[in-house]
Amino acid sequence: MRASRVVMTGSQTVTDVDGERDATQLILQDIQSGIYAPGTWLKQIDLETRYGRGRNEIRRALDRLALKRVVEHVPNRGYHVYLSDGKQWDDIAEIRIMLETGIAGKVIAHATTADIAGLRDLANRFQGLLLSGTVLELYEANLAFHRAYVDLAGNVELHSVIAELRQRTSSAPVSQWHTRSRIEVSAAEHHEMVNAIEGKDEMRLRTLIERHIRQK
Amino acid sequence: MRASRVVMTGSQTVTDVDGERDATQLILQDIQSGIYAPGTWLKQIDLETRYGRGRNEIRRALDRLALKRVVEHVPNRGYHVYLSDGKQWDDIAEIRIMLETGIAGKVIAHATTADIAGLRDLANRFQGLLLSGTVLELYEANLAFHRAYVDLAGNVELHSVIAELRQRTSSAPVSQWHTRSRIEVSAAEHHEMVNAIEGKDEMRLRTLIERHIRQK
DNA sequence: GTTGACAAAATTGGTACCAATCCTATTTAC
DNA sequence: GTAAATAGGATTGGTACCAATTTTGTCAAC
Repeated sequence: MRASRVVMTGSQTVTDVDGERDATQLILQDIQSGIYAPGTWLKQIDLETRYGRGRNEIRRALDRLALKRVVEHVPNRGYHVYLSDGKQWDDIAEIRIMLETGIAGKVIAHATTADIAGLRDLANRFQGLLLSGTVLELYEANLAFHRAYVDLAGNVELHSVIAELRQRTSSAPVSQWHTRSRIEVSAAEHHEMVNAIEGKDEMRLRTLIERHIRQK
Repeated sequence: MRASRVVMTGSQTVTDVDGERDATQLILQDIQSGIYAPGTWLKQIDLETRYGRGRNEIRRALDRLALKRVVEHVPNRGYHVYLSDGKQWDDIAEIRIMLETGIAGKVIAHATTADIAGLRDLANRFQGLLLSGTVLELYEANLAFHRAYVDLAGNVELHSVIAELRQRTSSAPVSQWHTRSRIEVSAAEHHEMVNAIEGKDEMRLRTLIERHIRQK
């Protein structure tokens, strides 16, 4: 019998006290790590043995990922990793720009000195991983920075919306930063964003965010 | 044996040729119709008999709705309709404003005369249902208008994002328009929005959308 | 009269099994 | 030699069953 269980509904993480993670998260992580390339068929038996879970949990996980558009479901054929085209990436980037620039004013108004210090820490952490960290660690650090930024708007729903959008581009971690120089630019942009918040320069912050997400 | 089956993955509608709808949609519709009030426990056996579906499909539907935050899942207790508080409604409205005002420029740039005529038709349809239609019909007509507007931005991802946001406020159809005068104002605002698009007045369109969504 | 404990019923959630469907390899006909 | 047909194997997806947990109803004690 389990002592207790922490279950957060919605699109958030589902974990329990043993440190075991939900099969959905495990499969998602493996897809985002590039272990399952886009187009690969995800056979239920393989997943069953790989993650040591029952058939039922695997089925539920695949159904959830299909809902999140991470995998695609073909009746009587199975589930395969979604092949994201260029337009999808652009569309999602555009939505993220609308949302993250949209809250710029609120963030600047609400941000305390402690909040700004927290953001700077996360920006430094990303920069620190630039040399030693793996791609996945960098991805997580970048995610943490953006999450902290979005949190400053005080909109709890926005959090899950953006998290979901990020998950739709499954191969994001692999394709996003293929060159070291691009990662260095990202790290620098993080610091510039913090500076803009500190200086209460909303227009500059908006410009920075748009360039940062669009990455060009 | 079935002749053919139309399956659209993701958060969109799942229907087949017989007109039978997915259990997820049926339950969602009943929640939005107010048949299942917020806080009500959704017992699997009841749903099983009501919709004439197997236990498995009901479980999958409830899991999906829990992921969409329409219902909440409590382990070993079951699923109950989510109680949306005031802040959640405000947060979602804010996100919708950011997105629907964010695409205003693109919509004005891309809209042809045919597109504008289509929008006006939908605005008229909403107005026509004002006297004779049920609350659910009005809800659907309003949805159709906003969907058509969003489509003009040419962002296919945005479509599903907004659809998902709308579903999160489960009791929306009931609580949104309790007074007839409010519905009349909404109908008038639809026409004003079309006029703003036709006149290529972006700032006016943005102001209208914000007021229309916030409803105050 | 109220509170607590205990038993019974109901509900959830997981596991196992089996049918329907699809892919693959071998065989056969041309 | 090539292409179609067929048999075999593998995979998905639904159904039924059963154990674990919770709630409800009853009874006794204070």
